[in-house]
Amino acid sequence: MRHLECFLAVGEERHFGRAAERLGMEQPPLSQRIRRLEKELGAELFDRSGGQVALTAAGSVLMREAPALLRQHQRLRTLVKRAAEADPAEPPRPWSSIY
Amino acid sequence: MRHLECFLAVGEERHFGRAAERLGMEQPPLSQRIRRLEKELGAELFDRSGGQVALTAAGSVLMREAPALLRQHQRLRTLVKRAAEADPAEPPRPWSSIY
DNA sequence: ACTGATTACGTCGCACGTAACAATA
DNA sequence: TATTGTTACGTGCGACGTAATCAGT
Repeated sequence: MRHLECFLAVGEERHFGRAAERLGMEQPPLSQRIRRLEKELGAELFDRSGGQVALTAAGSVLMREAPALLRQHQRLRTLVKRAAEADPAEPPRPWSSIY
Repeated sequence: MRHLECFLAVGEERHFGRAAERLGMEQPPLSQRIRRLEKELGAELFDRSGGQVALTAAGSVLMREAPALLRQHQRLRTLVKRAAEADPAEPPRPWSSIY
């Protein structure tokens, strides 16, 4: 999930340096994350040749589809948090059902 | 993401042992994962008191919402994989644009 | 006492930052 | 040579399995 945010930053900036700054991290970890994501997905996402950071076909698909997944993820977090606040799990009160 | 699969297994089985077996792992790591997930979400998901594994309100919400997220995640992986296979990133051929 | 969940502990892999390197303009 | 991306390396946290412990029936 974090990988996707990093990927989106790079895909939008088309620049590892600016993306890393935007994400509050350094370039090397970012580069590694992207590589891992590519390996995990089994697909090259960026074409780094030619001094350019260009999207591959797979990268374009991911750029188009990733935001929806991130939004849904955020939505889920919000719903769960809300439910937990509305019905806070009662702290253990072993006596409550007796008295 | 993996956390959600673990959570769903426990939520469906309502039993850490069977869930762990289904997931191909041991109970202790599973228990830890669930605890981490709960801490990360800031919400109790299960009520382990009474020798029962019962869903809390937040847990119920997650049981209802998680499958959609997992499906979308799987869909994304499929789309990316397909795009990568349809347009395999060309291996570096520095001479191709010359000859 | 037995079944089931958690905590304790050692190990491995991932993620980060800093530093050194390679490649492109 | 300056800029940009990657590899190298050491450190810390997360995840796993095995073993020991706690809780409920």
